Formats: sequence, structure tokens, C-alpha cells
Amino acid sequence: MKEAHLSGKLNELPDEGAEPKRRMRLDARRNEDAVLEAAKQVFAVSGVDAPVREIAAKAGVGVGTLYRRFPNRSDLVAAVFRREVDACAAEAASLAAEHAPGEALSRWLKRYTGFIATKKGLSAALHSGDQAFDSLPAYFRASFEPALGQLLEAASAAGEIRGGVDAYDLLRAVGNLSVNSSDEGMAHTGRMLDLMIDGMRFGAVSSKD
Amino acid sequence: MKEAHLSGKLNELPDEGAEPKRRMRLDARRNEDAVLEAAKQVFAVSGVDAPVREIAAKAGVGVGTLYRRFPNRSDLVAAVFRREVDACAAEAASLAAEHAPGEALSRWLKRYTGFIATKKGLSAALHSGDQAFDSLPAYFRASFEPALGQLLEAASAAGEIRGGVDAYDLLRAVGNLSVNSSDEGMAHTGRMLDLMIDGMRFGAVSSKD
DNA sequence: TCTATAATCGGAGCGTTGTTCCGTTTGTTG
DNA sequence: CAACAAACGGAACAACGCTCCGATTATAGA
Repeated sequence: MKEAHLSGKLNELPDEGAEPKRRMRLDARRNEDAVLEAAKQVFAVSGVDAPVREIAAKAGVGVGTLYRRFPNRSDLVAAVFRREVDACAAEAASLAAEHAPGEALSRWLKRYTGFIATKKGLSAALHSGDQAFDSLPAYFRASFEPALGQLLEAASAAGEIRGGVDAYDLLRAVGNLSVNSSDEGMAHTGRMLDLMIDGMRFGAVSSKD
Repeated sequence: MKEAHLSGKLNELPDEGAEPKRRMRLDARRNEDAVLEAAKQVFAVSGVDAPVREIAAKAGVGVGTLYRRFPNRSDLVAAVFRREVDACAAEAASLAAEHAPGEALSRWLKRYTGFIATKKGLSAALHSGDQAFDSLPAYFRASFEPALGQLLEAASAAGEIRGGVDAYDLLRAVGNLSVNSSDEGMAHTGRMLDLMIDGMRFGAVSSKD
């Protein structure tokens, strides 16, 4: 039996959520990043059903390396999804810092449609019953609702849009708007999104109650 | 391909809808039935992702036999779906002939929830982009809306339920009610359906008593 | 009835997938 | 620098959708 009573090792279990200081080898960490990045790109092009081998090859690692970190496909899909959610949600804060509230809101929603557009086939996977996906909808909402909520609140407080727009409603609406995410469908989605943003601007408090 | 040299006699293309007189060999016809029946059962238990081999084995045929009739998985799935839709829709008429309008409606809706309950994973397949499934939603609606519409109309005319209930709305509502079709979810669905039927009965123009 | 023929059958086999296994390489540590 | 545990890579396995083709068998004409 392996005995783990070595003097105060810091090797935590691979518990998601605990990130502070892992005792991973540098190449391991680098490979994990490479895999996630490659998977993101491949998923965006070929959908979440893309072969694992293709992802491993693009990341420059063997399939064994990939499978040690992500015991099966769905774990990888979920990890990529969470990473993209994080990146997209984080952009809300930086956009808010760099632009006027209304502009920040507009830019983020456009960014969000880009996020949704790369989710081809994922909504199907969500309902496939694979328990690796069970926590994803909650993660999605917990990340995006506050992010968008703050953008909405700031824009509303600045009088650039009307108040009373629910963040989750808007997330769902824009998400549904973006489901037909192919080719010129993107342009169409963009126009529809503009329409929706203008709709929010229309009733701004600067001119009304 | 080069199959134009057939004498072009009675060998119809496998066109759904045209059933009267096919010039198929009897064993071929019997095997097609066996495959469809086996697929229906297997799909109900294991979902539409069940292996083709398992279906062929259950039907007592080889995979070659199966694939000649259904060039790929999705064709088989679509055929089973259509067959079940037909069977379920046809029951509306027979139930209407054997029971009072309200009872016929109630029984058929229960039957319909049973139909939906066996569709695990199919809604995901529907959105998978496979063009074999493109015609299924329209087929679904074209079959069920008139069937349910007549039941509703009869029950309404008899004063057993209120009028103004849209057939397609009800189909969708009951369908959404039945998505969680596992274990005691069935019982829950049944209770909810009863609730809905009672709701329709509530506002009936009482011609009775 | 019997034979000829063509449609049908069945399953071995191909290419691809997700996943596992294990000998080899490599980062880390004392 | 040496030694060891950790990480690597890809061959190998099982299961999948699907194809192919020799064997089988239903059907029509004698």
C-alpha cells in the first residue's frame, strides 16, 4: 500500500473549486491548459461530439494524458464549458470598467451571443442524462445572472436603459435568439440583438418616469 | 447508381403512406415488422441510442437485413417514431367509439403520456441536426392535432369540458408535463394530468343532470 | 411439381469511436 | 546529480455504425 504520511505534502485531491496551490508538475499544468484550449477550438468547429483523439492531437498530447485529467468525454466538455463561462462572465467586469454602462451592456451581450454560437450540440448533450452535465445549468446561471445583472443595473442607474429588465429573462431570450448559429445566422442574430438593446434604451428613465 | 433496369413493375419505393399492395416477399415484410417492433421495445428501454445490433438480435435478423430497409440508424428511429405516432393517433378514434367523450379524452391523454414517456433522448436527437428527423415534428403535429382536436370537440359539445381549449397547446403542455419520465415520475405525471383534465371539466357547460 | 432466378438473408469485417493499460520519459527533491 | 514518483504517449481493447458478399429461400413459369 502507498503510505501518504510523507511530511506535510500539499497534494490535494483534484477537487474542483479548490485552486489556490496545487502541487502539479509544470508540464502537467501546461498540458491541461493546452487540452482545454484545443478542446474549446475543436468543439466550436465540430461540435461537442468531436473525437477525443483529434483534441489530443491538436493539443500535442497523447490520449492517455488527456484521460488522466478528464476521466471521460463529458468531463472534458463540462470543463471547457465552465472555462468559457468564466471567461465570458469575467469580461462583464472589464467591459464595465472600460466603457459607459450602456456601451458595456451592448458589447457584453454581443460577446454572449458569440459564446452561445459555439455551443452547437451542447444543449442536446445537456439533456442526454449524463450526470457530468448535471451541474452545468446552475453554473451557467450562477455566473451569468449576476454578471449581466450588474451591467443592467449600472445602465439603468445611468438612465441609459429602462429599469425592470430581468437578467435571467434576458439571458434566455438572447440565448434563444442565437440558436440558429450558422453562417449568416450570426448577422441575423446581431441585428436582432441590436433591436433588443434599442428596445431597452427606448424606455430609459431620462425621458420618462 | 444503376438500378434503372428493373422492370419497374410493382416494386414501389419504400414510400410511407402507400401501403395497399407491395410486391415484397413475405419474409421481407415480416422481418420489417419484427425489426420495427423490436426497435420500439429497445428504444423504450435503452433510449434511441441503443445499438443496432441489439435491435437486430431481438428481431431475430442480421444487421444486413436491418440496414437494407433502414439505411442508417436515424431512418429506423424515424420509422419507429412514425409508427408509434400512427398507433397512438389511431387510438383516439377507437376510444371515441367505445367511451363517453370525456372519458375518451381522459383515456387518450393518459395514453399520450405513455407515448411521450418512451421518447427518452429523442428530443435531443430531434435537435441533433440529422436531416432524417426534419419531417418528424410536422408529422407529429399533423397526426396528433386533429386526433386530439376531435376528442376535445366531442367532449366540449357534450358539455363535459369547457370549450376553447386548443389541441396543440394541450399537446405541448402534456408533453412538457411528461418529460421527467422516470420511475415515480410517471405517477406524478398522472396526477398532474388528472389535475389538468379536471381543470377542463371545471368550466363545462353542464348539460348533464 | 420442379427448377431457375432473383430478391433476401446473415454475419464477418471495416473504419471509427471512447477508454484502459503499461512501459517510457521527465520534473522534482534531497 | 541521482533516484523516484509523477506524468507521458500511444498501442490495444471493446463497442459502435455501417458495408459487403456468399448462402439461402420465396416466387414465377415449365
